[in-house]
Amino acid sequence: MQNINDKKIVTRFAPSPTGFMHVGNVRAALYAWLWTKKNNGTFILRIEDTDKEREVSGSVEHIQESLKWLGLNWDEGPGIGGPSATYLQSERLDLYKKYAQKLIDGGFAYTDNTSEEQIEELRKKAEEEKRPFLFREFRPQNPPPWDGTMPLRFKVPTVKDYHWHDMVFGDLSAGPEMLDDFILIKSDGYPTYNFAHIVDDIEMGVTLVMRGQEYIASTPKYLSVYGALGVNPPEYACLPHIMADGGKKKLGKRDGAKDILEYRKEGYLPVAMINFLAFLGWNPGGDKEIFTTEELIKVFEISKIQKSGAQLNSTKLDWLNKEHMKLMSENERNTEIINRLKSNSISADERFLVKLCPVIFDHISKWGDIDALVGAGELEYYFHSPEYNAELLSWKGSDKKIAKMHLEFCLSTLESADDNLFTSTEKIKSLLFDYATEKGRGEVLWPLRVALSGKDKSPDPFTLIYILGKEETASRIQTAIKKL
RNA sequence: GGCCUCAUCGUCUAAUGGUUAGGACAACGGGUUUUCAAUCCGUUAACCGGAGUUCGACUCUCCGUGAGGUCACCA
Repeated sequence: MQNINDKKIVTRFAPSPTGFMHVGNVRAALYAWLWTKKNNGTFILRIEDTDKEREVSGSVEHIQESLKWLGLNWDEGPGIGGPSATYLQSERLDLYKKYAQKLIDGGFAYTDNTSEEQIEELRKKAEEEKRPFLFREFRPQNPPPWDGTMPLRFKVPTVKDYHWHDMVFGDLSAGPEMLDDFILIKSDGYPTYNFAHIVDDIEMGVTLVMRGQEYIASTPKYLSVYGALGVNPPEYACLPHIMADGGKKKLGKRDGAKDILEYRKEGYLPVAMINFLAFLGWNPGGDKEIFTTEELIKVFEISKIQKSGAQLNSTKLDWLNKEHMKLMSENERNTEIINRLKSNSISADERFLVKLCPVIFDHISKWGDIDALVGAGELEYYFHSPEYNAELLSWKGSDKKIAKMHLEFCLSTLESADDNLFTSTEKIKSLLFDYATEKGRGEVLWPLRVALSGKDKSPDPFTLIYILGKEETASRIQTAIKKL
């Protein structure tokens, strides 16, 4: 698959290290990644750390770990390097200066010696007059040469309407009021995002810029800079925002957006997470919903990205995760479940735990649900004899003597049964099922199940017997009989 | 406020002028399970409103309405 110009596709994910990554950030990375994988392109990870005040230490590592968890490997970037190394903007300051000088030389940039107070005043005035504030209307008459201590501003060359194409939103346009003399280099020497990303995208050969739709409004500014630089702009694909679960507000850190690594902690599968994220605002058009990452790469199309923002739906994520868990081999699943049990300080004979795994699997949609199961004591009776409630033991209040009689029959049947009949639920069932059917399943099976679990809700008695084993089963039934 | 964008079941979406508007999640009901879970079957549920264009509009145009974005020495 190649694009129209037959040139290699280069995309980038360029987060700023201001904290953790949430679902919205990661989806942007995923789409860019899917598109490059599909087209055999290059996926660049670039860290936009030009705002030293908002930077949160550890974020760079956190971002990388998040991407690695999901398998979104980058071809160039931190830890790997590449032809444009380094990939940290704070280490590329000379480059931005070089480009800034180009703009100055071409008459496209000037020193802004206006005081912040003055700007503030002008801005207020514009607001009072209900018209947009445009710095270009107040350009200083004789700006001093730029010495790096004052901000450097872009000088909009031609004020006009802009029309451009976006791979998601289609044809877009903006009026001249969106064009203004914005700051290229701040007074602290760092470039603004508006400038740095353009320089880097040019230098790194980026052919497609994917980013949130909040950048649509400032695209004319960028186009104008590309024009001044005499460089063709890349293609654009803006992504709609993801809305918070249950609301219509843009997902953001302040409205409870979760760190993507939280999902790892809760035991979601990376492949399910990818599947879920991919379908949040995109779908390939068929009825198929469960996709492996490889399959997604094959069918991914930018043109099918939705234009409106999708709401996060964690219930659907749970469903999807379960579907992907079902796709795992039983061995893999058991290993995960047993590890999770162990991390909850549950230890028992390995063979016993393996028997227990399928039952646990039925009740969870992610590994972390096991924590809750353990915490609520739902698994207690597998490991310790339960307390018996004599009322519970008799079927819906029927005669305790009858319950006792049935239990005694079950006990003697099981005790006299051959050991190898305890190797499957089906075999155990064959021992007792006919009797239960004859006498009334409820009357027989209810007290039996309660005798084994002590609860009114549990798996069926045959499964319980299989898990507990012959000896423990007999011992529990005996105890229950004494209670009656 | 200026500018820009978006709009199908509760949610995620399919439909590219002609369908009984389809699927999935959720919800609800039922079968199977002694019970829970799982599973199977089924039900409820949507084209934001109004004008046009057209033989025919969810699909095209315009006007409303609603929602979102953006107007920083943040990205």
